[in-house]
Amino acid sequence: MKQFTISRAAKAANVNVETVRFYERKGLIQQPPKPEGGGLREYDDETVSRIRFVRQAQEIGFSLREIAELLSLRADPDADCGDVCVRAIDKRAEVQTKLLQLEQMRDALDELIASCPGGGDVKACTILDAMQRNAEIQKTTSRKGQQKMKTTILNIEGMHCGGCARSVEKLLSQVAGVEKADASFDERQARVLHDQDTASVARLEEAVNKGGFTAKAAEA
Amino acid sequence: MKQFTISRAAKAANVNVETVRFYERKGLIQQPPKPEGGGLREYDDETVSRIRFVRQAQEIGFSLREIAELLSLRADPDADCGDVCVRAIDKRAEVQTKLLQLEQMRDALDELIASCPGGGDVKACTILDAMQRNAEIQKTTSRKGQQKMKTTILNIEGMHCGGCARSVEKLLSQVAGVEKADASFDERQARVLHDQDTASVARLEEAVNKGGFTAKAAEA
DNA sequence: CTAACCGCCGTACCGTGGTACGGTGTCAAC
DNA sequence: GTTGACACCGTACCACGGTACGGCGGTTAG
Repeated sequence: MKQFTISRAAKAANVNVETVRFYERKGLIQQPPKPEGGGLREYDDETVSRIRFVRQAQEIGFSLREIAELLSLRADPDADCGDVCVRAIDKRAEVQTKLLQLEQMRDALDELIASCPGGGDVKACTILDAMQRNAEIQKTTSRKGQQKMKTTILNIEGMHCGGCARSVEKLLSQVAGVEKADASFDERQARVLHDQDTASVARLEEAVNKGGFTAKAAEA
Repeated sequence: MKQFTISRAAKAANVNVETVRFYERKGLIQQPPKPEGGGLREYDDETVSRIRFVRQAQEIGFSLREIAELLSLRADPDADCGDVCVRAIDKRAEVQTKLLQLEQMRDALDELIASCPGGGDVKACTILDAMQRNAEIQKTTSRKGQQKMKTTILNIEGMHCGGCARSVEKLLSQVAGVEKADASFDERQARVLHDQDTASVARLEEAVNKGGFTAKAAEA
């Protein structure tokens, strides 16, 4: 555990000293107590990591309030599963949405770059054109699948409460191609309406398993 | 081309009327001229798309200034290749960085979620722990590869100027596992120092091709 | 001993991205 | 032809995320 003064901690995290104090006031980091017998406060490297995390999370579009929420998520065994876990899953869904949007933008930029130096076809001329084209492509490819909607019942192990059931629903509804997901804690089951092409049963199971539960498709 | 009044346009883009005017002042969208003979300004659906794009780009962490830059990128054949194209590639690199950070965060959240309801192993307790663990995993897996660094020469078609060469360098240096990339417009070649495990020659070629050029590894 | 430097703290100020509001103008239906 | 509803425009105000600054104190090197 390395120790820093505030200015060294700020330098290590590549921010202004004032910013460190500002984060303290906002509760994003804790102000270390003054050592007994007087002297300077001692900052440890975990605090530095927290500051770095704050900056990184800001970069990708989170507000300080949201970052505080992210930082407060802790998987203590004694913390309430139906709370922390659900919040973590919510955040994950947000992150996933951002990821998709970013990917879309990257692809749009790629198309723009590709059509830059007189690339034979006319193609996209602006990023808006590119994104529109992408949207159309996504539409047509999804249409290709002819909507093979189906309801699958999954047996779920590892649910502890109704909150867990809601977690499972969230996990499932995040999977692309899932229209509707209902989970029942009492029955230890989830009912999922999904497109078989985009959301295979294996994908559903995987998503649930990633959330710390165990899913198996019920035999028909 | 549907026409809207400002309030209908705002509603269509899901923003406040004042916000539309604000974007006009900032130059993010153009204020349509008043029709001759008086009457109300008419907003078209392209403007609505622009507004939607602005909101989406904000979501993922771009400032209005940056969004203005994104919107001003246009792949006109008569625009300067060495300018627009390079800027587009810069933006792409930014987007890619954000993507990686978001992925890291998603993985960290996944780990957190997985360790939530008494998942046997101790694992990560906070998102910071999770990200640290991820970082370590990445380190060890990259160490596993024993740094198979190698220089590959690519023959590049489609470069029009020195700016294009710089574009190619940028494209290559974005690929994970690339240490160094030099492109020469005169020689129609690029020299790439890369880790064969993470950055295969195929990946290098693909990256360059995505940028609208054609790359083939030179025979040794 | 004292100058320089940092820590500490409060308050003031700043740029960004809007939102609110008040006054005037214009259209459209009753 | 009056009454809404909206357009138009300028200005004021707001929250967020900092940054700057001034004054006090403690330590440390010369």
